[in-house]
Amino acid sequence: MAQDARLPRYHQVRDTLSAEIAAHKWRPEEALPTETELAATHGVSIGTVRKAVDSLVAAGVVERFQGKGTFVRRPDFQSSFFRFFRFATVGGAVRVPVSRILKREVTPMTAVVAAALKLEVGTPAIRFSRLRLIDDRPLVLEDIWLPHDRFEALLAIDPREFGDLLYPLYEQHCGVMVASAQETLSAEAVAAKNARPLGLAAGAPVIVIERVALSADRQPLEWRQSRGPASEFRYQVEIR
Amino acid sequence: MAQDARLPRYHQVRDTLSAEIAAHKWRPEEALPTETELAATHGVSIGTVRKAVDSLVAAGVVERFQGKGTFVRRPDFQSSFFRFFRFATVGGAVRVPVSRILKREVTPMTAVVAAALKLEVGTPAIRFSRLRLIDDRPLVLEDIWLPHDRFEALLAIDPREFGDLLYPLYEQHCGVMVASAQETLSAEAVAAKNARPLGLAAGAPVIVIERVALSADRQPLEWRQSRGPASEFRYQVEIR
DNA sequence: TAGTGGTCTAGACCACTCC
DNA sequence: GAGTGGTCTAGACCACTAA
Repeated sequence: MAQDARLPRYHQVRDTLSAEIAAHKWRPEEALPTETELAATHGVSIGTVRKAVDSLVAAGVVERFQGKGTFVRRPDFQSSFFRFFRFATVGGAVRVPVSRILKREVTPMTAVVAAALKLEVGTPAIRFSRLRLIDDRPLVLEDIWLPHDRFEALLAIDPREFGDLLYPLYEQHCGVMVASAQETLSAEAVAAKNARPLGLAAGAPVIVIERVALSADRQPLEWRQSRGPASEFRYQVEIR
Repeated sequence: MAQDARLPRYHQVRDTLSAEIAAHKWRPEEALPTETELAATHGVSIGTVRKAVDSLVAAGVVERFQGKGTFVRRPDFQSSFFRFFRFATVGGAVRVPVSRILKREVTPMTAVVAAALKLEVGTPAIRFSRLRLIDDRPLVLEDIWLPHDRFEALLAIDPREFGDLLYPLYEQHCGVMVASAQETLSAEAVAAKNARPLGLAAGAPVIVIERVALSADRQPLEWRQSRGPASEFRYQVEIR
């Protein structure tokens, strides 16, 4: 954890905490030590700890509650999924789409993937092709790339036992926690090979979502590209 | 300037400064008093003044420069453009596109628009059709709806004199300031009537952005729907 | 060199939560 | 009542700007 002593101390404290959270020193929804304790362990004053924690709060990594403590936030990717696609959810019931792994392979990273994950082109990767369905209706086709070294444990598991969500799997088997994600949205006329699993005619408009999932200390963990029929898609944002 | 003594003192200081800036106590790009002076005049410590000024910086009202001072920001419509215009060209270049008003009319609001603006269906509206271009290449086709009463002043201006940005115009002529916006993103195969101004073949995939612009007190001000060729656009978001 | 904001200290008291 | 974060003090020294 090479710390640059030229950085302000609140910055160093923030980076240290950030790395510790990424390394699961505290589980999500677990309280951090009190500010007084953090001040003591880091050898700074309370004011400096507060400034460090302020920036973690701003980054959405932790939450503070007066009288209770400071807690590691559990990012809710389930809800992010639902933000992206509108389904015929009966009675507002929240349902996780069923996931089906179509393919798993170990393959060298392409230039695009390697750049996004900040690794060398050709670094070994685990690659999944995954289809997500609601009521047996195909909704999203996903192309998922993971650095082989960090996610090797996934190769020991039968993909049919993966379940419907990947991030809990990363956490349990690879000790890797996704804290945030950057997404880039675009659209295209769907190519024939992607049209088939989605049950679309070639050339139909699809939304393309490229996601880089990040750890709490902003290391890129996963690259994925998702495609879904434009007619099913809604995405809401507030700009301030 | 009714101050609520129950509010934190840094909050009161911020509100006071904010009101003084709004009342032009200091002109844009003029320096505020030093933090030491502000602490003395407000009867608080420097740390409290800093916290107040921090929030003004976060709100974009003032800028701080180490060794120089704290300065009132000149509202920069260029930057507001980039705040609200989330599209980037594929190359990543960011330039304000040229705007061309294709049509202006006064017409009753449709149900969709009225609902978004929280007004009655049929309320008189000013409606613009606008094309935005970069390098004479059509980039976005916009359908813009405004409540007639609040924006009547715009009818007195020749649309050819509108310039490339609308929000500064709202501010100058209608005293209305856009503070935030909610956007809903989707995609579709473009209809023939929208394809022509964009120079696209009918059925080509386009991104559709529906925006409701809000005032600082969250009153809906403007409804607009923008369409642009999917191939030209990237929309970036961070999920936390 | 004088003056500014940037960082930091080592506490204090208050508001709130939980027992 | 004990323990937490929220606010606030009254300074200090550092890094930077401008004359």
